[in-house]
Amino acid sequence: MLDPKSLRQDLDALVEKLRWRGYEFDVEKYHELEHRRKNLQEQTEELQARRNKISRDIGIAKSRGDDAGDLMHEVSTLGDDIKFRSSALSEVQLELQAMLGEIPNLAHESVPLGMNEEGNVEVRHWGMPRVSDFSFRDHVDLGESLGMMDYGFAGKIAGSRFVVLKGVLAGLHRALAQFMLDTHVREHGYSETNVPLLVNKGSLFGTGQLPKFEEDQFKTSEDPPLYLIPTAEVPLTNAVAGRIVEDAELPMRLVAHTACFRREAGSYGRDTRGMIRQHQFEKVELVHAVRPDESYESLEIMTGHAETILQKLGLPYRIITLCTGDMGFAASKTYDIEVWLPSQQLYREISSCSNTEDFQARRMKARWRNPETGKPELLHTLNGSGVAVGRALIGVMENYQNQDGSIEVPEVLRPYMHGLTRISK
RNA sequence: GGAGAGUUGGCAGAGUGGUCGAAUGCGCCGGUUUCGAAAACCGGUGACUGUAACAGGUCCGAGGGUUCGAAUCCCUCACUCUCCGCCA
Repeated sequence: MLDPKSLRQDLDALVEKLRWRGYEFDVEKYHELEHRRKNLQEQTEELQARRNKISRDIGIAKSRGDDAGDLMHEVSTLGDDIKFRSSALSEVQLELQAMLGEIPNLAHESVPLGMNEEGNVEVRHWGMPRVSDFSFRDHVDLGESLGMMDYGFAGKIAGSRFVVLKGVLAGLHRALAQFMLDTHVREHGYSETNVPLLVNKGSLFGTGQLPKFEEDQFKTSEDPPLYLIPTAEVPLTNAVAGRIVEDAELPMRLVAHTACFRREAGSYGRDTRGMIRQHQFEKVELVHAVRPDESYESLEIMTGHAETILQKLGLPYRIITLCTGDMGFAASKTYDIEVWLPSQQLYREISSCSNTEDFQARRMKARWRNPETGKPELLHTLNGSGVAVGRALIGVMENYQNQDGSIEVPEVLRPYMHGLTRISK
């Protein structure tokens, strides 16, 4: 959520910035609501002030034993008026809130302008795409011929966009998650956190998935109204919701390995083959809650933590800065990390690290006590994948494949696989 | 699922209709003291909104109601805890 004050100041500049985010702000509607809000608020507060004063006088008169009949008569006429105006006021305020809740975050000044993914800019890359004299097979081909990846099984019990992993390939998947979690906890100083996979509306509003992206979520039931998490960003970031965090607790760095659930409502034709885009996938998620002046430094650090995983796995990747038009709703700045997939001869997203500045913090009322002022101020939150487990599995399978369809186990994963060095039939 | 207790400021915890936005303690900030620190003592210290600054308004889990006036009374809901039942 944007600062309501920023709308009252330089609205034109704001509208222009939002346009670069692909969002058209309804200026007319806003002005109309804001005008009504102001009037109603002034009127309501003035009436309340009168009521409060007279009521206090009544109390004083009564405690002295004086007759308060006149005062009581005077104030009795105010009640209905106050009730009427204040309910009108809260209606307008709700409308304004709803409007505000649907506005995406503003981009940081360092973010390239662009309307779609073509505006994204590569920052750096690591590792050399492998060359070989045989043609690379994709993960589906490899997995199925090993007899360890079963889409028929998954389709039968659940439907499309699911997969069943079997045998040591399932073990490799588990090893990847373990390895990532261990690295972040032991080497990067994160607090391991095990969280609910079902969350309430408030949590999804806090991180920005609701109300705008309801159709992307799996809602489980009406009573209680719970949603499957689309990412552990939701439960982890909400750790600071409604809190005033002491300075000493910052920076807060949390990591969780969870399943994630997405409807993929708007992506019917895309990535239908294999486990690139699934309704359920696993991810190791990183979340930072930091002092506002440290958030951009934190974004670099977090991205570095995700990169470390790929470097240790020996997977070539590149990092791009998303342009204004390609960023997610809550982000001020996002780096995507893309892993090299030899079968497709291109880089595919495996991690996305974002600084949301105070956008989520304002939605969830997450503050810290600034020791310089002694006052509570909104803190900054960041989230990033460190990294997507399923896509890392694809990366390993494709990059470590041999001509005979077997797969080398990356060095760092062997301790998690009882020393296994190669996956073959 | 059944029975009971609770939800108040950063934290703990008083407050059961009228100068209560709220005692007290802890914490925090400032001062005295000290070579310095601790202890002790003194003073300050909720949030949001609003204003040039005052003023004003809102907030005692959430939402309704009663009343001239609600943290306090009534209703609904949410959450937490204890006991019983069931259960991985």
